[in-house]
Amino acid sequence: MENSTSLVGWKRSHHLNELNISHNNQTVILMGWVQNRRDHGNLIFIDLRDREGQTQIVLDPAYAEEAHKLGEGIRSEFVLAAKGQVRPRPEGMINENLATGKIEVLVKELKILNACESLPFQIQSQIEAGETIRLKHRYLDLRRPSVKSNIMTRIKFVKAMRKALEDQGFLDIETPTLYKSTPEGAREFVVPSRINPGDFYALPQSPQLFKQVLMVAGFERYYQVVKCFRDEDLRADRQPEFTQIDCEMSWEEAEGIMQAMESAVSQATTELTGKNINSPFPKMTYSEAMENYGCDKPDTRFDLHLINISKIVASSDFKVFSGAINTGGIVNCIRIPKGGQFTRKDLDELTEFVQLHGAKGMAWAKIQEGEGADSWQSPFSKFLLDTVIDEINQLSGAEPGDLIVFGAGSYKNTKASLAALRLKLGEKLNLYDEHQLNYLWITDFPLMEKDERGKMAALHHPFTAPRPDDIPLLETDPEKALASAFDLVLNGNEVGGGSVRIHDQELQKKVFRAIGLTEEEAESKFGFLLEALKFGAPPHGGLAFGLDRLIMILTGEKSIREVITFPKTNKGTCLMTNAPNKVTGEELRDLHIRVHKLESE
RNA sequence: GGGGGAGUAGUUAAGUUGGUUAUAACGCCGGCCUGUCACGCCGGAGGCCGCGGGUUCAAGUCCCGUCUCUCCCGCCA
Repeated sequence: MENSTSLVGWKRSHHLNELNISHNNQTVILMGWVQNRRDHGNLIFIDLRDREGQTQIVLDPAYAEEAHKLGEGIRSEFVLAAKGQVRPRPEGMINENLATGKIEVLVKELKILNACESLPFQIQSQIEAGETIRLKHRYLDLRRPSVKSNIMTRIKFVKAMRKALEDQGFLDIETPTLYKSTPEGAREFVVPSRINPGDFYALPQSPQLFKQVLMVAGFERYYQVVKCFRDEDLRADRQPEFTQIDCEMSWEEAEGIMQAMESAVSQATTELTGKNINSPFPKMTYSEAMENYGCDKPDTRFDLHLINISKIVASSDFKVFSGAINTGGIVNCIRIPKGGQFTRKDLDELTEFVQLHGAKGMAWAKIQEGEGADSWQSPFSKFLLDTVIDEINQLSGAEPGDLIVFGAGSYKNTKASLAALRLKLGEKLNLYDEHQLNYLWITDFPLMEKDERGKMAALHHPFTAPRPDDIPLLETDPEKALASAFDLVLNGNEVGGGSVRIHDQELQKKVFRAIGLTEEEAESKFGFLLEALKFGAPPHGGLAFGLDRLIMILTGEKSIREVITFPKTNKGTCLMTNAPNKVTGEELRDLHIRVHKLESE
């Protein structure tokens, strides 16, 4: 038998998850990788794996001598084609863990289509190699069933989303990737223009303005599964290029947009997980979320609310509290049921943790039987009146055995640190079901906020419409104006952001003015939008889903790198291709670019 | 830009107070084995202890620097 590595006339008949007892006696041709080889001296068993599954093939020298001879040289991840006959496994030899475990294929003819060197790591779900080596050999990593299944989940979800959106009349329309630089918000990736010396394109942070223009163009409903780019530092849930399912629709107010989006994402989630999810999704206003959870993306799978006690302790003798309030800050606390058992070490750890998130410290009180100061075992109970302590106990619902922790300071730091603490406690105390999926809408965001330099900036983006009632505030008290904006939150992660857009040119100009853009700046950055709005722009709005994060949560992964085929490292490099890299002087000359010599060179 | 963790065989890890030839599992190589399925049994090879410097009679271990991976803060309209 000639053992060519090409297929010459061989055609695969089945995937490796397909065969069962009903195929008994059929002659089949299988192709795949060697997951495992068990050589019994005479009989050789090979687990052959393809993208769908695994099937055991048997090499028996008594049946096919040549195939068996070839089998002796076969190693892990060799690529094989096997022609043979399906037969039931002998009594007691059934593998219940395998879809094809009731049968095996007795090989008549075998082809080694390719060999494989000894592997840098084993192709098994349960063996976790380091990330460096995994990313360097991502093609091997992707062979591992666990990683492959994440990618398959992603494909399935996107397919379901496309169907749900197209059923609602959304059209898949492409927008440019070479876009215009509009420095505002996230740092952009820029691309030099060879034909226009000194000019640059930017890669889009989102196709926001193009999709709005598509509404002006009359497409009415648009969607796109689209790459977006932000040149910011990476995180477990942030990559410099990421994918959005980007949607925009005309003739709808906030409610209609949310309904359409919720319907799509709940359908897709249900189809993917087979679980009944909590649609209609609950809604919570931004201010409620901040008040009770300290952040705009609360994980509602567990309680542990933040409790505002600013008023109660404003005039107390405890300087940490009264001082915070006198300087315009707040005092919040969290009641931790059964938290009284925390040791000094636990409390120190929690204190250190809140300090990482901007808090100055963490006050605490263990609750015991009694009233007033007697009910608290706490380093600072002596500074508080009995009535104050009773009031805090009552407001928080604290019972003996509980712990109350306190944060005091600026609004921002206190909320942020207690929000982080809340999440940590939720995890530490096992307060929620990991597999639960809690979608939640956050609504009524502020339209704009002051940044650290006191400059007004759009919270969402500057094309977000204010709530109609709040338009007059733009000129008097813009910080108070609320936006027709809404975020979709899943288990404490922002997985979508949307809004009604401004379709009125004058209103758009007003908003640009309110965030401090001069007419000239507005014109040079967004002139084309203002222009388009003059020509019959319909009311419209939309939302973009963060696909990577959604899939991360739906697969239960801790990092979006696990659901992206070729992710970048924390330094934005690709370990497989070694991007980014230097370009030649000639290329730079063509692009009219000179690179400063770095000191290290 | 800042803080934490990690880097030892192909891989994952152990390595005590600084002290003989740096361990183990899996993988790899060779041999045996007709019913295994993470097969089994016997044998073997495999090390720039990330890199550079320092302290010391002696460094995987201590100190300084540096690189890479990772988590977080800042940043992410």
